Amino acid sequence: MLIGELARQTGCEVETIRYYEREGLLSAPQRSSSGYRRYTAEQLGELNFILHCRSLGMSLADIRNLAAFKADHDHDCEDINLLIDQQIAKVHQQVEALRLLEQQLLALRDKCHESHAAADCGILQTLVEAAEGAPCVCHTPFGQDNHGHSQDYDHTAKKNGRSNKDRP
Amino acid sequence: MLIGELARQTGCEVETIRYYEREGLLSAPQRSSSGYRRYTAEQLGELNFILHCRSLGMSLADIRNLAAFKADHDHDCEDINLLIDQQIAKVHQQVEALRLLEQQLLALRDKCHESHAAADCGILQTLVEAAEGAPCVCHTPFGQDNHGHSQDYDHTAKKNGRSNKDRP
DNA sequence: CTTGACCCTGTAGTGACTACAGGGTGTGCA
DNA sequence: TGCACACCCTGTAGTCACTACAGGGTCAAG
Repeated sequence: MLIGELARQTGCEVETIRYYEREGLLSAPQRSSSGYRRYTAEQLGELNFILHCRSLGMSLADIRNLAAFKADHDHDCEDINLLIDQQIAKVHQQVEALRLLEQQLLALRDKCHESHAAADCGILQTLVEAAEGAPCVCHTPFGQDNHGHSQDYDHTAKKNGRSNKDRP
Repeated sequence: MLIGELARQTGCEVETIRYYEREGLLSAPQRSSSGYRRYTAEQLGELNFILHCRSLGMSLADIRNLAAFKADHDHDCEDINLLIDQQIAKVHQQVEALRLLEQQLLALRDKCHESHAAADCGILQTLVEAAEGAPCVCHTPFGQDNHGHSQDYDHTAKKNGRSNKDRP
């Protein structure tokens, strides 16, 4: 089948499918004489595997590793277990951080019940006073020793800059 | 104070401070004759405001809006409340999605208790069979009608491609 | 004068996509 | 046969919030 049909069957964007191929995640299909990609049922399964793992929040690198483990029948599955364990731990940490964040936001939200001018808004006042060093409801009630700016919300994927990849 | 001192006092990276200035989030400071940035205490407060909001998971765009509301004393705080409400709803959704994901991963993890060769690994078998259309423990026990690939894990910030920004 | 810490601008990269430019292919209809 | 439209292709660039680096300048202490 053509890439559009594969996209329809899997719910995955055409451009994402090409991206996965470029990233070496999905095997390159045969081409027609006009250069169109022609996918087999096996490759449909391949993509479904990838999408399934994506739906479980795994990174592309992890999925690549899993696929390698799958291809190597003699590989001990200890590594697979470890990979899933690490993913579970990561997600668990995210759940905890987000639940804390939710509580913090609700506490902040509670500072303003009615419509005011911005100058009188409890939310804004809290944020401004916190910026000036005052304690705030979004952070104080949880017994933290510091304001915890850098620990409160662990952004999902802290982006690093350049690697040495393809370095001249 | 110089940018390095500001970074030390706030726990924010020098490069991130410059980035916030470039993005128009933080006001540009005065410069010394050598071109070094010189920050005031007021700008320290400005940055703390930004960091505080970041710690609450707000996007830079939202923080920009909040700062604009703050500067406009006559602005009704209804928009501020709405912004915080939207943030609460977003975080809540993320919590729910991640909790579901955690359960899914635990169910999958439960398919393999001992060390096997990869060919016999319950986790891998589950993933492979799911890719072939079979029901799986990570998705089935929650009564979902479909495999839910595109809804299971809502990635934090789905990146869109090009906007028309700076379009010639 | 040298050294090391710090400063600057501009550019490029991270991860997982997503959009677009510019061009080619295939099919159905007038 | 020509046209219109849907689809295909490659290559490039952008999203978001950073993060890293190249190449060069400044400052202070030894």
